[in-house]
Amino acid sequence: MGQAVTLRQVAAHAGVSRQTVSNVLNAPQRVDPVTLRKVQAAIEALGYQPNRTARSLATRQAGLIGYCLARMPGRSLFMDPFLHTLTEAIEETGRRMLVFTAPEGAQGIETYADLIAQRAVDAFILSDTVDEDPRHTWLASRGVPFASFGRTWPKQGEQPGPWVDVDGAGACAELVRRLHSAGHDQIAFVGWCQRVTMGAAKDRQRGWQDECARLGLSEQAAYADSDSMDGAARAAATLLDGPTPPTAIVAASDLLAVGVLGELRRRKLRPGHDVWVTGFDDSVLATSVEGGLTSVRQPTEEITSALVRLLDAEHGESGVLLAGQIVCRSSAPVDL
Amino acid sequence: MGQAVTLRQVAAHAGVSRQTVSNVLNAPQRVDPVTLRKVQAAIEALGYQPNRTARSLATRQAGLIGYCLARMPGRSLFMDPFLHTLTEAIEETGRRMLVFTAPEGAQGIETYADLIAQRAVDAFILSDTVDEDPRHTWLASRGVPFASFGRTWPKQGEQPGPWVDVDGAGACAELVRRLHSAGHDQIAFVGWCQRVTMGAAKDRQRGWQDECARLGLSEQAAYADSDSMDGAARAAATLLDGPTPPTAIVAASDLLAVGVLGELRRRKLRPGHDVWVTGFDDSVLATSVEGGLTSVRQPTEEITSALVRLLDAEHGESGVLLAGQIVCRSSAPVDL
DNA sequence: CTGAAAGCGCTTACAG
DNA sequence: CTGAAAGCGCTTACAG
Repeated sequence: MGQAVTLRQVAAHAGVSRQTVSNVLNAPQRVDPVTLRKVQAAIEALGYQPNRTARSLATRQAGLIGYCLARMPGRSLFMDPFLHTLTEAIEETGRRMLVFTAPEGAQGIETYADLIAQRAVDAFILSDTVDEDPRHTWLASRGVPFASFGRTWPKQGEQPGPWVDVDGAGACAELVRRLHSAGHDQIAFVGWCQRVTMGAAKDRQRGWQDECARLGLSEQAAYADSDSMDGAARAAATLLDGPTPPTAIVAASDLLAVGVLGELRRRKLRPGHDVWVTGFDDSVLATSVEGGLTSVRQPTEEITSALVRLLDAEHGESGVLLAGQIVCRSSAPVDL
Repeated sequence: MGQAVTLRQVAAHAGVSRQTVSNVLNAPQRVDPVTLRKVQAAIEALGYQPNRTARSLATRQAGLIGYCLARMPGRSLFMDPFLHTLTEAIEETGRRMLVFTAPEGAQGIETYADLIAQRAVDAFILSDTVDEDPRHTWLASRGVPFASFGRTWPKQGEQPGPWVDVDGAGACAELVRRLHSAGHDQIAFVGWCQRVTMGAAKDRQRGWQDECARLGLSEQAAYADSDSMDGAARAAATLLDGPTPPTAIVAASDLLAVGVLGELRRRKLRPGHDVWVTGFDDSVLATSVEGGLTSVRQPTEEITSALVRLLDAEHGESGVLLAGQIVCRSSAPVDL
């Protein structure tokens, strides 16, 4: 891999001390312009890049942000692009992303603790947040910097630390309002199986439910027995076979919505005509199905930039709630 | 975040020198059992964990493997779980994963170069390999350790470095054989749009094509104009509207296959009866569609463990070709 | 088996 | 503005 150029060699090449080279790198404003150019020329000539490890040891900053990869195949379509965007946002601040795996739940805390104890990361970005997530309270109690995508919905008290979230409840309520305006009064919900403790799951359902209640509509919900299209199709079948079949179905994710669409097709019901269907995430699936799936876009760029901002904020902002954007397609033409 | 315990404190606590503590950590066999226990007790009592940065500086090993995140939304369903499994495999060797983003193509090389120059990573895992991938040749020429998921298909010469791949050609050929045995003689292919330079794309198509040629079958292929279900549906429509409509369609991915299924349904053609359809990846989509999609499972665990093995191999093994496993479901009951 | 010494490649006050 | 000194927290030959 070749021998790396060190700061010492740059100093020798430029005929200055090592500290001056360091200053050129870290505090160029306080070095004489002539010296500056001379050193920069040496850096250029030798192709010098500072050794990050040595810098980290001296500054006591790993320059790395930890992010735990969850195992949720059904969320891949959203999480994979999210991770890409998040990584870019972190890189823009001159740091890098360390990804790791951990056991689910409270056991996983140990992995976070180790990473901090070893000084392998400076802070964490949390996602796949669950209700009363133990990670948040633990990290907050130790003073470990972090920012969470997703709220923890504590039974009492406030969110334990900085968070960014998309207003799933608000978006689903808006969908209900628009569907109602379009003449629907049987607006059902298809959600994840009850094992899913993801905070966003309940949030989305609550938005649908509260708005139905406010409008005096019936509240029928069914749950996919697995996080799959097929599970959603069965849930939709249950609803459609009921005494008051829905004319619109709000699904908690695109994958579930596509499952619902499949069930409609099987019954020769036309999406966007006989039954309107909406999804969530605006993933590749939403543009993939025939005519397109009306969905809620999560503003990934805004989410990730807010996360990075909160990571560095000194007790300023503590929570950022972003609106989901309803993207209309033919499965539910609610833009009319 | 609290002050970290250092090796120095452990030494003081145990009443030994710092080097002895270091030996307990890195070469326990050559320290007296009594001393060993004494030091271990001190480590335990203080909850000591070595500072990774300091260790890295001393050993000249970052302990980090670099992995570039590609932006390919259509591949999320496969890549997201793959990354999780890969990360676990890396962690089992005591190292961690650093993920990063880079421009596509030759421009991206600079990012790899920087990472190495800064000693931020020790090696790379490459994926999303394209034909004649410039990364491989560059890394190999610099002696940077890496292992590639996917071959680069050089026009001449050998693979530039250690690789692991799934035999896409072999799996597709096997699909054709089985479809032919089941009585099909119009076996078409639906592939990605031609912009996709992913090596695996051509590999899969070649397997289908060569086997069709060998069996004396016609070779009709159509391409999704975008990496989406909808694009695949249009490709399938072209084939089905042709003079000799296929009775079986081999698709290059699950997403494309699901698009094909949609087109069949639109035409009231029954998958697995009127037209047989196969996918690739055995992703969540394959089990998600009604009746299930016959697909080719990529052995993720074997792939990642081979990658990690090759990373550390001293010019031993240089290539690992793994078979894809055909998973039969009702869209193409080729197990009969 | 154990410890004093040097060093990994930087940065950070602090003199000059 | 520039440089000599100390230090970040480890590991690695090398004496003893």
